[in-house]
Amino acid sequence: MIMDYRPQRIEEKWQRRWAEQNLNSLTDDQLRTAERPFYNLMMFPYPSAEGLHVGNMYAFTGADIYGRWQRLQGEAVFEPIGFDAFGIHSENFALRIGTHPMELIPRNIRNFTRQLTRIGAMYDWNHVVDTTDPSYYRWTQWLFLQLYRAGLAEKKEAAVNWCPSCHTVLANEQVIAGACERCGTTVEQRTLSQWFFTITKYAQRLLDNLKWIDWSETTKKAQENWIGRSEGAEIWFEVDSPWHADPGSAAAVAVADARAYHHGRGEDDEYEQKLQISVFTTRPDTIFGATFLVLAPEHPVVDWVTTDARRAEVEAYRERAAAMDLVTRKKTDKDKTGVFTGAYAINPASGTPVEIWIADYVLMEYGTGAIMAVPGHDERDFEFATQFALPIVRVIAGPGADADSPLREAYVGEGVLVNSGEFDGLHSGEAIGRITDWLAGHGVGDRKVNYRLHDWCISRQRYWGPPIPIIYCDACGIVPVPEQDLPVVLPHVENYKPDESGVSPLARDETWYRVLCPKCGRTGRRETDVSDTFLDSAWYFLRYPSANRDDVVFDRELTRKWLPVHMYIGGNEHAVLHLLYARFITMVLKDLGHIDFEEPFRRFRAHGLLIKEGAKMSKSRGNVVIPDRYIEDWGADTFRTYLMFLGPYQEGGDFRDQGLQGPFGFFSRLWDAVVPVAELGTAQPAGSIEQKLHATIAKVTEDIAALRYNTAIAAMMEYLNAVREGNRNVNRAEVEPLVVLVAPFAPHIAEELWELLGHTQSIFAGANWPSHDPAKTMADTVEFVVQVNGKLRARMAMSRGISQDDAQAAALADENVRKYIDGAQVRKVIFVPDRLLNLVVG
RNA sequence: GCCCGGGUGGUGAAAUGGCAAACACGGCGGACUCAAAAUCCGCUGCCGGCAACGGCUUGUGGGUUCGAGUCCCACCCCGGGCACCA
Repeated sequence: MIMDYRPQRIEEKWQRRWAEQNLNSLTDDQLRTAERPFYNLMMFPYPSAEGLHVGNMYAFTGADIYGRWQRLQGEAVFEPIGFDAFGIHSENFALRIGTHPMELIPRNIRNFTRQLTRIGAMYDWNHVVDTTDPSYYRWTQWLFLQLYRAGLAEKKEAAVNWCPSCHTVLANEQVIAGACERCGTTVEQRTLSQWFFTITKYAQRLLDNLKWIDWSETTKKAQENWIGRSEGAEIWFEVDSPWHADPGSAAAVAVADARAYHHGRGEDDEYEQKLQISVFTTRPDTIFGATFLVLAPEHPVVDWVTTDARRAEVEAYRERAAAMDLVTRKKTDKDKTGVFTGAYAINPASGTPVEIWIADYVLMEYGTGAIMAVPGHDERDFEFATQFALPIVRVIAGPGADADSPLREAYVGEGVLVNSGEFDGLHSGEAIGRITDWLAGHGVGDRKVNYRLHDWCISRQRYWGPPIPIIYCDACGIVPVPEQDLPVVLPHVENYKPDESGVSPLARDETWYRVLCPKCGRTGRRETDVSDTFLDSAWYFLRYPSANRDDVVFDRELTRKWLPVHMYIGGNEHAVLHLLYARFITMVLKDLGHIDFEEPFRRFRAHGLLIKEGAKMSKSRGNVVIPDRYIEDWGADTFRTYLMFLGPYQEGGDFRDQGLQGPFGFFSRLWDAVVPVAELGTAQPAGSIEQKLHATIAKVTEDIAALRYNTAIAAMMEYLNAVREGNRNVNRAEVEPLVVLVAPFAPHIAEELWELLGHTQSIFAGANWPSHDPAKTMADTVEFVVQVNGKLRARMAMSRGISQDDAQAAALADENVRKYIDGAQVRKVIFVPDRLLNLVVG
């Protein structure tokens, strides 16, 4: 009588043994001396109070299988885990339940640690990272100082996204369709002084490297779109109306400092000075159709050009736009609004005067904050021109159209230039370059590339984050905290609730922020904002190997050995946030000489999303899958394997409670097949079993490499079914390789069976991934298909490698085939060796 | 609107241009059982037929090919991301 498969008992036993014998961890010494290092990284979780989510577990299991597989192939696998525990999410939760985050987070981390152990992942508990630990965020602050010194951290007055519910500023990346990513509240505009990392300086490099890094295509595409490179031209329109600016006025300073909105400003006589308005366009070929200009309401030049008659209306419009929240402002389906400034500019190509308008559909943050409107060939401009009865001119003739064809809507396609002076007849594609050259030759334009990417605002007016290591001194200005004074420890502030003031709760603790200036020794004041959580997670992978080092941010030698990360697996929800910032920080560290690579992750693979019985999982629907319960009922091996079996890993899938039965039954049958070890014969696999074994090893190996876990599991099931068929005696050599194949998916049962098979070492230390002989993966006889005119008419067993003549003879001898040929002429024969014969008749 | 995915049995899903539906769930029938659960065996895309077998079938419509779920063109639907980005 054999014992039933009892996963809970086995799993407890092996989890204890792994921990006691440190089987999953590397010592610092092993890290230093490993010969075949493999850094297997997964996205570290935010330790929520709700506990480990099934989405976390899906991600971790897929990554763990890959790591365990690498280890069975002889790699020294480093698979660390940590906690991304700072941030608004934790803080808001702490506020809600009334527990201080300094109490709450360690509790959550303990709970997560328990759960992460229970799922059977191969985590290295010797190298754990916790972003809220001063020994970690000390280096986050160090990182800020490196960027500051390199001129990549700037303090800017900026209109920012303000979440009125969280009372904080959000990065553009954290604004989802105009709402706060965390709480869903509509985001407003506010102007605050903030720290920015100038990631835009790296836009082109971040884009260029996408061409060669080995990442999921979907993720690369998302980054490419986010960076949003546009090639076009900058064109200067001269203002043709009286204009004025007090050279000392705020507007004049803003314009002079910001960028080249104007050229050739004269000394004093304002009417003889030249004022030019710069616009960005991707369609310089349409310049003859630019019948008006539109400036963003915030554009500083508006102050200079607006006529007295129009000033009241313009100001009213600007005030309305400034008060409007960003969602409404950026709604594409609302009616176009705008007002005429009373001023005119000259179209530099046609020489025609054009009206200068302001409208909120032009955004200050993109391009130059001003556009040349070409209503004939741009949908938004067309709508605006129609609304305000502005002239619409056709300058591109598409197929079947000519210079006089009426435009009922904007024609945005390619075509031949018309109404464009000397450029008439040119194809629009060619005209882009020719007209840009012409404009450049006349000093009124130039080639220009724009990016949608914005600088990264890292300031947060909140409590739960690393304080930004800056001191403000009345005498010295901005003074970075000296590196030897790090960390700037986050004080325990009792009332950490944010308020309307827009100032961090740290500003309430005067004993904390009142410090002496490190430069001059006089009284200074600490920066009271903390940094964005995304900064914590932008470099954690660099810290893991050096997690136990207090003296350096990362050990140079260890970093060279283990990085870039060999395999990174995670969710695509981080395609443009975390993953872009991590690349940026890595590039900066390379440029500053701290590391010698500029891309942090050799390979990145995005896993898919889990849904539950056809619906998205959500707390409100009450269909969230809690791993603990399932693990308790079925065991971690079954749960892990089911998660991987329910669909292609990189596409996600549908979680159904009933589905767990499949993998559970598989393991039960595997158990029953292997446990009666005394009865196992010693004969080597032969015949169809041998062939099936080799094919299975090949299939499972290929599938794991490609993250096709679902079909790998199916192949193992098929093999076990074949071994069990006919109630025959099972031989050890038939099942021992299967136990190894199963190990990455179901490590506990694999360990137990491996031990029952007489091995004394852990399967992950003692076993080799089975190899296969390609020649043995194929059977001697093949099932051969005979078609007549492409329709299946017979299947016949034939020996491998049969010649076309022999196959054809056999086919023609078949009664059913003969019936369909029916004496007709065989005109053509298609022969696919060992597969198919198609007889074309008639 | 743009950029990614995806659309195949009752369900989750397989399928280098070459046997559509592997593997699994569920269902049905049987064995074991006093009975039930568990387990084991068989059947299970749809239509016709006692059967051999035949016809139909991968969102829709065209096309390429000896042969298309797979390639090409047009379109519809679902999921995700971006979006007055000039």
